[in-house]
Amino acid sequence: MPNSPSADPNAGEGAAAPQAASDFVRDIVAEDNRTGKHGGRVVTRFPPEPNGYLHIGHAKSICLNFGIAADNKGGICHLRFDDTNPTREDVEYVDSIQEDVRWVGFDWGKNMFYASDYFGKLYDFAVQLIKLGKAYVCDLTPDEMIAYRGAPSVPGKESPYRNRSVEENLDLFARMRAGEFADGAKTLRAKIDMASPNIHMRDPALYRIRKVDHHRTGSQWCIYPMYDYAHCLSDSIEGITHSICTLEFEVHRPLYDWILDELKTPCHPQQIEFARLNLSYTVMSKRKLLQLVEESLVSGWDDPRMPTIAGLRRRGVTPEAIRHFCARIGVTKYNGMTDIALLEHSIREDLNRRALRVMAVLKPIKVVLTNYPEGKVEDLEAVNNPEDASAGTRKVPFSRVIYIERDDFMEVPPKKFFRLFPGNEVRLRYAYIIKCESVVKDANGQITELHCTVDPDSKSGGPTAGRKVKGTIHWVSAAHAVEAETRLYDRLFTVEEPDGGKEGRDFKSFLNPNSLETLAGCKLEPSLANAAPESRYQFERLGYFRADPKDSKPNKLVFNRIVSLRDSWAKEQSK
RNA sequence: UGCCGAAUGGUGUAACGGUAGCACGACUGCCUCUGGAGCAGUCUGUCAUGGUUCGAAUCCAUGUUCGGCAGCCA
Repeated sequence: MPNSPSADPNAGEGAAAPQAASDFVRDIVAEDNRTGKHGGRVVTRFPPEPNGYLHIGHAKSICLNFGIAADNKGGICHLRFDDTNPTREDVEYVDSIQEDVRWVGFDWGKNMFYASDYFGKLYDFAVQLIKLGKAYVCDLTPDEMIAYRGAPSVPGKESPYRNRSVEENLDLFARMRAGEFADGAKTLRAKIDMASPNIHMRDPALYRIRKVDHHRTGSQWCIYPMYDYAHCLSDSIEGITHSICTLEFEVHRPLYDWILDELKTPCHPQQIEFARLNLSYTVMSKRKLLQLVEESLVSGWDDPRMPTIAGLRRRGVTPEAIRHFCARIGVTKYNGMTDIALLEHSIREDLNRRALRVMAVLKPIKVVLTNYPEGKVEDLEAVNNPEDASAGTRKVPFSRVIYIERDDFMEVPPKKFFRLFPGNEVRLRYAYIIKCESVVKDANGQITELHCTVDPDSKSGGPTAGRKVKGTIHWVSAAHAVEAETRLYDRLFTVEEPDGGKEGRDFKSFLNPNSLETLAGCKLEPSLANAAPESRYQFERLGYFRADPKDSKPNKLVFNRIVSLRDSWAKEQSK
């Protein structure tokens, strides 16, 4: 089923993508359908350059392009690799891009292409352009070309090579292709208008010489087409109707149209520009993400703190959450800054509905229940998901010695602290109400354990269980606990706009030193012993977690925190 | 100071000449064996100044602010 969002069966994902509300791009497509502008066809494309991993901003584009194809009858969306610059592209990236697009939930069917598939046709079009007197071979050096180009408010100068004859241009271009000239020695340029107020129309370069192998065409070519030239023609060759790209290409549109108007091409797609996604507390440019990877500031492209699709996936974010997020942020021409809280909300919303609840103590403190019989073990019934009755229940072992969260006890409690403190009672989730009788400390005054008593009549589900206490805390039976490492992730940067050029500071100086907190010796309830990475859990009162797909092993569990739970106590404390 | 584009609450968006709405967020309260979830409510907005009109976020004019463009990158 091409172009329809599909669930990942292995991950147990449900629910199709939300129907995105309309937006100005969809309005244009609908209007074109109404007037029959493209014969009623809708063909879009997602055209990444394979020079880096996809990120959440690409997800916006993927959802837009594949989404528009999906909500129009017979609509198609192509995946096309814009691989016209072999010096920075790599197959590693073409593989990861396919995996990521598929994972986000879309299928291009048979429609996967490469701009490099069209190198032959593109060359022929260039010859055609030369014959029309609309392109010429130029010998200016890069520096000279910059000088001749002028400035935004200063018209450029015409190249001395601009008026070469068609024959000479044909000959030179053929020899460029044949490898007779050195890298950078010559370019093929469009002959448009050096005085144009639009710099992109000042005889832009169409082809450059690069004697390097291409990841697909090998050594077949030593000249490679530029983006502006290759993109519009690739769109036309593929019969694209709507070529959707980001705002910075708006000024390129006249060139896009010029090339298609001058040449005899199969069709003339319409370029439409929308605002790329900016997310607070992160960076989104491939260059900067590459830098983080190369300088080992993160563990790789799939570091769970990265805004890459691979990073989000490894962290445990679901494709549904990403699609919902993309549907919610909308599509406009306004270049804004989306609050990362909106992404976090989409993640929580999805996981709340589906994640199994379990109990896990991340920072344990031992509690001895002094009036509970030694050696006694009770299997207590716990609800797997209060949002989904069909998830059923499970048994959790309870015994005399348990662990509770260090944060759930305070020797000297502040106001509104509803948890455990000397003399106070709390409910142990699914178990008994306990009372803190005494605090045991070591020689250094560090708390080593708590002595508590249980109220035997307060057992969950029991006859007198109805007694209310203010707080309920989670716990894990010491004798039954499974050990694990957990990794708590936080925002990668400390400021909303790390790349905002604030005081000329480098974005890396805003890295959050606490974006990863690794906790060893966490105590999990035994049902987690065989947790598969596909399963996502809510560690009750803490957040959503999943076993790390790379590092977690049956004998050495490692859990990633996907996102924390909303925490109104933390909020209260920060007041 | 050239060209292109954009401005609606703290944030993201809707309203297509006719009641400025939704979501996130924040803040109350209710509920709760998760300080989660849920429920109820509150908060904050049309960049400015003119004009057209019975009526303007929407149309016009001027201005302001912000973003993009000077790779043989995409």
